[in-house]
Amino acid sequence: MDELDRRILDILRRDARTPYTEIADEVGTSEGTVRNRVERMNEDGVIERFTVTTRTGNVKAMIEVGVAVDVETGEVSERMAEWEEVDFVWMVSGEQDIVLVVDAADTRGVNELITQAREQDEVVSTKTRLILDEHLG
Amino acid sequence: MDELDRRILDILRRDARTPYTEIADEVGTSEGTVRNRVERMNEDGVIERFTVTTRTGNVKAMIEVGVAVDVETGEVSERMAEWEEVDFVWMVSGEQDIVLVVDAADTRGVNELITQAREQDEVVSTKTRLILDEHLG
DNA sequence: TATGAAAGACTAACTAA
DNA sequence: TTAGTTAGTCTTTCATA
Repeated sequence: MDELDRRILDILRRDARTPYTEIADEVGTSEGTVRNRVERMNEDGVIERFTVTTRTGNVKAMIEVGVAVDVETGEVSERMAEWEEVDFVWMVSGEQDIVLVVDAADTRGVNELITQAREQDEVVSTKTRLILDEHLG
Repeated sequence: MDELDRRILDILRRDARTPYTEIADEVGTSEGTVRNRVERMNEDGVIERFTVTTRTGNVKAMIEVGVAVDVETGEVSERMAEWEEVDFVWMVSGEQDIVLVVDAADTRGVNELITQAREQDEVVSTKTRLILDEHLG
């Protein structure tokens, strides 16, 4: 992981379909070098996977969830990650313990997820924020 | 968005570099159809972007940023989205106005981002939470 | 790093619903 | 008129030197 790797990664993060030849031009090296480095990062697990991000639903929100003190958050959050319309589940430090990032079809969908969260035995509080707009880094 | 689109998306989510010909075989259609549909989903914004997920940084965090009342959050957040190590910038409802989701090499990296945020003229407060663990939905 | 073969993607003309 | 197919061409990737 040197500066060159990082620059290649930055380009791939913005568009993972950028041809090796174009990346090579941009960072000032050869196509082969770029290819070898991407392959190596892939094998080493630096690159987890090539994927697409989708915007299926239209209402995004963060649902912050507090759980009882005697509860294992890992188990609860794994369960929540399986719910439809949930993009990420994060275990976080701070007032709340778990944050769900959700992408629902409408506000009713968000509301159903909040309800679903509150119905869990382990959950003692929720706090929701709508995501009004998003910029990708 | 029909069943075929969804099946194509599922394959791309798992590996965005799967050739169109291979996707076509798997879903039982022609290469051209797959390509047309991916292009259409791309234009329609169903597919936001082709990207890589990395395991480089190991310290993820949410930096919640409050800005002055007379400030246009869109402009500030667009600027922040360009910063290194910033994955998403969300404009949100609630106490704070902007949330940065960051993926830094270490806690020092997170701290530098917090400092950078606080140095902006428009920023009046920040509040940071470390993301301790993550599950993908 | 340079080159050529192989694989994949793109163009455009065509067909069917 | 729109979605799908296919053949030919161009681009990218990959192995070899």
